[in-house]
Amino acid sequence: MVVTLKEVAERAGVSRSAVSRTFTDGASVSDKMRRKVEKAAQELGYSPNALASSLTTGRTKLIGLVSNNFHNPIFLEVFDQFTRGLQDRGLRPLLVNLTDEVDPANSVRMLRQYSVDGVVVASSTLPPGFSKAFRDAGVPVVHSFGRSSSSPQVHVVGIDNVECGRMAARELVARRYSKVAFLGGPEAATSTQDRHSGFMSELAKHPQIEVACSFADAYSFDAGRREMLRLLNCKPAEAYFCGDDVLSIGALSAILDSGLDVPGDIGIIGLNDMEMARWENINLTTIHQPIRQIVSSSIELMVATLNEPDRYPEARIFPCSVIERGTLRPAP
Amino acid sequence: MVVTLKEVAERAGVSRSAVSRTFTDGASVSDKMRRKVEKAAQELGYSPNALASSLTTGRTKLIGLVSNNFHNPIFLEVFDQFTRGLQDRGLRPLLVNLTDEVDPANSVRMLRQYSVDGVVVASSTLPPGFSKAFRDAGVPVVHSFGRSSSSPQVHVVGIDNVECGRMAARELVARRYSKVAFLGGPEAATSTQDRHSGFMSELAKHPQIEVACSFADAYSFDAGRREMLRLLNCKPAEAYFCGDDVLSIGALSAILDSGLDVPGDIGIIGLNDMEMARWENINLTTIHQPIRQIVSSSIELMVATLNEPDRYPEARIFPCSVIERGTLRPAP
DNA sequence: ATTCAAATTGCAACCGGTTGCAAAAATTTG
DNA sequence: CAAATTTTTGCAACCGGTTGCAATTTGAAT
Repeated sequence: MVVTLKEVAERAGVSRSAVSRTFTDGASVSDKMRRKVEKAAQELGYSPNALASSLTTGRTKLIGLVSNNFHNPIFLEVFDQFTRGLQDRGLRPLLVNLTDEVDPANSVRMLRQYSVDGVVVASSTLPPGFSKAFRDAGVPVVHSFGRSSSSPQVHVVGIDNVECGRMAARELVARRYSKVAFLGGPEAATSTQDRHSGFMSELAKHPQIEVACSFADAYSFDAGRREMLRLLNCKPAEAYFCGDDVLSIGALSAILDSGLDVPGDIGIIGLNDMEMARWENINLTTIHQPIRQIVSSSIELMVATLNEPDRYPEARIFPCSVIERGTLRPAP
Repeated sequence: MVVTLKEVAERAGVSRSAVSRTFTDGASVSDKMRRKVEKAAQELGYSPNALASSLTTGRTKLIGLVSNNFHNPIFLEVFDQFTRGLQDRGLRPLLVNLTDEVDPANSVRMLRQYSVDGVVVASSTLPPGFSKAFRDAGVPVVHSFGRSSSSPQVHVVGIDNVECGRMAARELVARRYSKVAFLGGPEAATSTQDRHSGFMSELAKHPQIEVACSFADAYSFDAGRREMLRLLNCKPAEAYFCGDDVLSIGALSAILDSGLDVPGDIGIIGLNDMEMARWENINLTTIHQPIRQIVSSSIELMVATLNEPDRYPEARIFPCSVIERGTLRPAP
């Protein structure tokens, strides 16, 4: 059924090496030979087996695309960008779903079995141990949306979550809220921790402002709604910095259902600027995370690392900015 | 860096075949041998190269997961289900993004290069030519969310879109709407066509009801909103059947922005029952499409077809049902 | 026309595994 | 205990390609 190099060689009346060479660029083949081979290949419908060639070249062009985040719509955009960007460079994403996976060793084994050329970890919640494990296995790694660091252990591309926390805090301060709170995602996620610490550190400069915080158990609508409903039962703050847009939207839904007004009674600022945030029936004020830039930079960094495996680890941090919409009251 | 079978054989003092056999189940190995080999493998951190073995076995355990739908949040759930389901069966999804791709031949070539064992097409908008092209290339194919048919050319798993159209129509009829319309997705998609024809055929039984229809150019929020804004400028219908939830939400946003009330002034019924549809600030009445069942059935069918490549093509159709929420007025 | 360097080609070994076959070892049977 | 079976093991060829090396061809220079 499937045509092999040998058959093409026979039909063209040349050696197998000749056929191989016409299909690997940079190899030495005369024009005459190339034409002969291409004709035969055409007639037979031949296309080289990438996996077989990987045996000798050591390159599969397979990239593990690892994530544990299949419930935040923003990741659909992330996957879209990654798959297209990788395809455009002749690389193939092998999708790995790490939801519920706790042992990096399993993932390492799996990715080794398929001898991926590199691994992109696309997650802000996967413990750093996973990236490290891939690196230790000798596989080039880029952690997208990972924790920014001044001494990164692996390549990291993303945002400065601490700074985002500060930015959100400054925004609330500027609008003269006197009682604010952080509604974070899973407490174990580095992104949550960093956003939290930035938020707190900025507010520490304003001791007259009352601060509270709590955590939803996932970056999801339901978790955000549930947590906000709980908060509304006690004494809610005047404004919340939610650790993620999807949390914000859940919180928003809880507030509106309680008959309160946004931003009249309670203000909300999110983070990510997902597509939905600008939908007119949501209209969320949020901090924009430059997804496309992060993804395309991650891909560039991966490609560079494939060509230079011992490349020194670096962190690439992209700036975020506040997108003002309708869920915070205006500054005076 | 990477440990091979030969090294394990040497360390264990046995032949390469012995090592190979301990790692392929069903092969003949004594307990003593197995222990010796496993010890050596353990010490060296060996795990077999799936790609190399695929050369002789003809099986890569790679499944092409092909889609062109990276803008409808429902597909994030679809990808989640597929990746987990495939992983659980020891299969690996190779993600292929066919956005903007028009020539099936390219995709076929690509999937052949990586010798995937099978292809799952997950899309309701990809032209049937793609599935056919994969089949003609001799690759087992399952088209999930494809067009249901009484004489399927390839395996199809999904819903009966014509029946869904009828169901939506019956729902509107029961609620005594006298002027209704279909707001479909891309006109070229078979899913749009079928939903449309079902809708029209049912309404043909009620000649006193006025019917209109129009099409958005994508299954997306923006397209739905844009089209509904246009419709509001003319003389809108009393109730709309939108070809998809995300379209419905876009339409909803346009209606609310125009100061009209839902369901007071205009009713909406969607299709899919995506997670967001039940969010309290959306609360969309819609037709539930059983995603999980479709995905898991697709995977089962794929696995079965891998074991029996000449399996006769079949269509697996799952029933849908109306989920009543808040965007249609109650029946009298 | 010769000489010499450069470009092209084929041979054969190799990548990391699997597997049919026959030899060797273990087990059962008489 | 020997013979007959069954199980286990290793050899060697093969899967579909790539690549170093030497032989051959081509082309330029003399």
